[in-house]
Amino acid sequence: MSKEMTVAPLPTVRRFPSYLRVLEQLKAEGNVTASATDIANVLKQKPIQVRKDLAYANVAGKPKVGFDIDELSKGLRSFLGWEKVSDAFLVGAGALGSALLGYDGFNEYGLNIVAAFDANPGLEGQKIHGKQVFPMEKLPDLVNRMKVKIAILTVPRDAAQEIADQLIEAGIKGIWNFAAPYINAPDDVVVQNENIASGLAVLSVKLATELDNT
Amino acid sequence: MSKEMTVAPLPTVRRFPSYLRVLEQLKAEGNVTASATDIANVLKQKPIQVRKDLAYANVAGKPKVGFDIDELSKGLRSFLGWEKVSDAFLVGAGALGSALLGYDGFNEYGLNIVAAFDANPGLEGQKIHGKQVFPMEKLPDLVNRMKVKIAILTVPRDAAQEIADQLIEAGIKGIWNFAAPYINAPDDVVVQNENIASGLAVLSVKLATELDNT
DNA sequence: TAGATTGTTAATCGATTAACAATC
DNA sequence: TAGATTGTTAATCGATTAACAATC
Repeated sequence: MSKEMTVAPLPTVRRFPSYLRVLEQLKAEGNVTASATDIANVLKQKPIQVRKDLAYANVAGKPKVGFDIDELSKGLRSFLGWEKVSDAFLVGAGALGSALLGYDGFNEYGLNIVAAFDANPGLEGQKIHGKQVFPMEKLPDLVNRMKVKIAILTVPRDAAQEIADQLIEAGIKGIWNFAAPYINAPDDVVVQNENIASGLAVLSVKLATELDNT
Repeated sequence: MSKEMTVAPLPTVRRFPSYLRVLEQLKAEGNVTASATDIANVLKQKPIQVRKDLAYANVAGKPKVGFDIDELSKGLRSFLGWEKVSDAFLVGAGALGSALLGYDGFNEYGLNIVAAFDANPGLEGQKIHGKQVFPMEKLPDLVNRMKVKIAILTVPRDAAQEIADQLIEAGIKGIWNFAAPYINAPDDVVVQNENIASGLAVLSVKLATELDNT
């Protein structure tokens, strides 16, 4: 029955963050309300798609006017669980890991990276973008004491599964995985796999067909 | 008719890179052939989906045996246009830009970042991960002289559209956009928008429903 | 009021999954 | 040979798009 709460197609969920962005922009431009059409125009999407998506935010719009921007933002954030910020650990402070540590937009996305971990002893005790780097050994204890549930995995590919196992063992319930195409985890652990190459593949194929057409 | 060449659903294209990864792994483990089922097992996907996807690679498999790993890799790479490596410029050498400059896996994905550009004069002439950083003013000339067609856009959000316009003006035909949720471009320019928040949104929603179930 | 926009139900489209004959 | 796997056609499923009444 809680299955019923899940709903909203995943493609819809993926689009929510950009709607939030656009709402922010429209607000900055001085608007108080925004219609599905307004949002669609900015993103060059179809109004009907945005309208259908927004229905999941459970916010009432006014015919002819649209939605109150603040209310709609709140509804979207609430749907995504981004009202209260969750703490996260970042594991693997290499190039990508450091970049993510330096990204200050996560707070807006309900995520607060509280510390980093790395196997490299040279990084121990250092700060990267203001975040303390701990040795891997400290992880289980800190997960426990700080009740952190989310980890961002940016270790080298070959270490990914092993470190993921450690994270799960330590009690992490959500892994945002940039390290490998797939990671094994028990059913009660959520793994979100990111693969930077997917987007590049799409770009490559589109470019090839575009160049063919000219 | 070149429209016919385009085919392969975009979701299929997005999955190709991970298939390549798995093939590499299976090869490293000493295998010469791999079946759709083998790949599916590693990625915990359905064999029928992998089989259907692989059909687009135009490589003949042998019943009971599967595919020759090298042949299949070649077929997938060829489909993606990753046989010949394309040069690319990276624009915006901040945290994320620097991380991408340091990622040495792009060559395998048919991409070679030849140089970076940044508006910050302090970076001018420096090298980041071995790549030279040029001031923005040099971009048009270098795009022209080096015949670069692809740009990776990692500038701050507010500058995204303006810089994209400059890139297009300079002759760039493909923009891999990490800077803003959407960028305006003429029809003959391909823009691939990446939004790191999309994956986080999915993770958040899955985590929330998972926690509800327990 | 007139008409743009919402909210919702129905139609369409495309991707995933199933089924199964061919075959190594 | 027996049976696992390919290649392909058909069935299903789910997301996108269309249609339209309600309404501010």
